[in-house]
Amino acid sequence: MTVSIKDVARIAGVSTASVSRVLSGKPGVGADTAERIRKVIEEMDYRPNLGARGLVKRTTGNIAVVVPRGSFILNNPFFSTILEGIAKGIDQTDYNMLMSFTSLQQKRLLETQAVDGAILFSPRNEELSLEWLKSIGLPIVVVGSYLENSPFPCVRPDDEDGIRQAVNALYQLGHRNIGIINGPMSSMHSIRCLNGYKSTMLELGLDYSDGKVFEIDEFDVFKATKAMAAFLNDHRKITGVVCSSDYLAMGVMKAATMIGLSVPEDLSVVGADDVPISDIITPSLSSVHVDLVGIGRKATSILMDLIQGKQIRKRDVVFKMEYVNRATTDVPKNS
Amino acid sequence: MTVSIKDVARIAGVSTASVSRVLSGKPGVGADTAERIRKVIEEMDYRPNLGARGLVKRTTGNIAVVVPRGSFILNNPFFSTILEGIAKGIDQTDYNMLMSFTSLQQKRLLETQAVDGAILFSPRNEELSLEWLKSIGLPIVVVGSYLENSPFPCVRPDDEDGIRQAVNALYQLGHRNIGIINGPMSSMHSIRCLNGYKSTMLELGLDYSDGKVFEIDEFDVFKATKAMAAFLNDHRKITGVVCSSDYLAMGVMKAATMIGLSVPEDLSVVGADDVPISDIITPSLSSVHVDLVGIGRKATSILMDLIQGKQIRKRDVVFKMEYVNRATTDVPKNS
DNA sequence: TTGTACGCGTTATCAG
DNA sequence: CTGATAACGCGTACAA
Repeated sequence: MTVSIKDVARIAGVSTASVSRVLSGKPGVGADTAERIRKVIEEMDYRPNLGARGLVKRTTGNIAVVVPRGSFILNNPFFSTILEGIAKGIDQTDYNMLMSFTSLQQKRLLETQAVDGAILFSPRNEELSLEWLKSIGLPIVVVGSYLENSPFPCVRPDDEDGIRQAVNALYQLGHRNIGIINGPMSSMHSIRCLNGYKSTMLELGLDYSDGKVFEIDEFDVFKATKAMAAFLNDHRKITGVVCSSDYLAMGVMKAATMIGLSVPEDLSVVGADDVPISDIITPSLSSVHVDLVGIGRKATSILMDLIQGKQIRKRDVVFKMEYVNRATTDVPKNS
Repeated sequence: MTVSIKDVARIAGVSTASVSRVLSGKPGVGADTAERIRKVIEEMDYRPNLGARGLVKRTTGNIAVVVPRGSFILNNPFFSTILEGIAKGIDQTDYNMLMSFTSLQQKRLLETQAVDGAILFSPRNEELSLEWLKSIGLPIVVVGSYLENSPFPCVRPDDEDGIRQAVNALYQLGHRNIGIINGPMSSMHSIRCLNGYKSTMLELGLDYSDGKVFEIDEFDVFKATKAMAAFLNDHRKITGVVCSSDYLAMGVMKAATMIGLSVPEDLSVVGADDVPISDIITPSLSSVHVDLVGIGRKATSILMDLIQGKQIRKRDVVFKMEYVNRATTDVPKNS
């Protein structure tokens, strides 16, 4: 049904070699015959089969984007914003983006020579171990999350410093009882956030205890609000909280209103990453900005370099964060 | 570098045919040889080349998801939630999701036999005309948006009825000056929303004029807030607005606070689609719910049927909407 | 039960 | 400048 290069060659009265030549714009074909071939291609509406081409050229023209499995990841603005950056990066190239969502499918995707490279969000799961990833010998860039001595380049926010800035901002507003709402400790991001929080609290001479840190079990803000509300209710002394993500911060705002706390009057909230929507919601969310789109773009461009065999100078790229004060932060009530 | 079926055959001392047979689990190979082959496959860590397989089987194992070009689409919760549904649908299959973001790349993706089918969000642009889409003879399902006599099955919300319910809800609260915040008229969705709005206003015997409808030029909520604020400021009589999407509604909430209007005291706001985040924000957004995830799943399953050559009974699937009252709606101030 | 050989659509190498 | 033809990795009639 679909017209192949042979058909074109036959109709044009030439060999497939010549057709292939004009297709790839290579020299070695007469101007007149080239023109004739071009006309036949046009008339027959011939399009090369990318799969067949890939077979001989040993490239596929698409890169894998591996996001952690789990529901509603795509809805998480942290991911979707970085994804936007990746998309923008891919726009500049001739690559397509290939995604799969169960880890089994992701494994298959990476090992069946279906992609020329991969961008990983979080290489932390059973099927996709670092060992295994290294063994398949695919150009890989990790994005968004920190990895201990990763064999792959990482592009990520300076999350630890981000939390530091958040705590400091709250401190300067007068807060002394500062809590942290953190993601599950299975992720390095959460661990680093906790570290940044602890050390900053210590530096400031502030008291912190386990009573001030709340860790959601699974990364589902919607399910976590009730637990957060209970936590906030049990720790009324806390006047301000820093969160390891804007997404979590929005859950906290919800939780606060659930127990009759108003933001920022009764509770100051600071997010992290400064996702686009944070500026839209009311009250607009104070956060620690980082160029998430830039992170996605950078990851893509590094991957392109990797695919083209270039050597990467700086293996890791860390994007700096910067506190932006909006409407969810204020001086504590009784000050 | 990568091990092929030939290598396996050679090491196992059999023909490639036998290897292929055990690979596809087909009969006609002795239990002992099969076992030996399996062992060699395991030892050599052989993985079939999907591209080569696709060449002979004339399938690629991946489907295209075509989203409208334009920035920050992935961040739009309407899209990302449907995308979640598509992802969940794909989970059940052996397909991968292939995306590209510029319309030129999308065109190339669809015509180079790189996918077995496609899910389109909005087939409204220069390069991807309905004519052209039909001509490439690919199984296609349209999702999220209505299409006039579309040659492809559509899965979409009953947006017109949704707006109707929104207007009615506002009416029953006592609102008489009801406005609409709409997307660009280039999309059928906006047109249908406006229709639903107009007809309902008429049925209710309410006055509507162009002064009550605001249409954003481009679908970028972030840029549109200022214009919306100006509009709301010029039409202070309006006590309630319906929006063609939750995303827009959030922009309206922002715009309202910008000009000192508080929601819902001074202005009631109703969104559309009831995106997950709408329940999280404060005040939580009254909206017209529709199962966006279900829409994505349904689109995927229809596409699978199409790919398998099944005949589709109902060409179009319309998901019903249902008003859900939250915190952005109240009785109008002076009533 | 097993192997041979051809074809899938394309590119690349070599002759002419 | 042009055309056979051999790969690329795999599936599958067909023959043995």
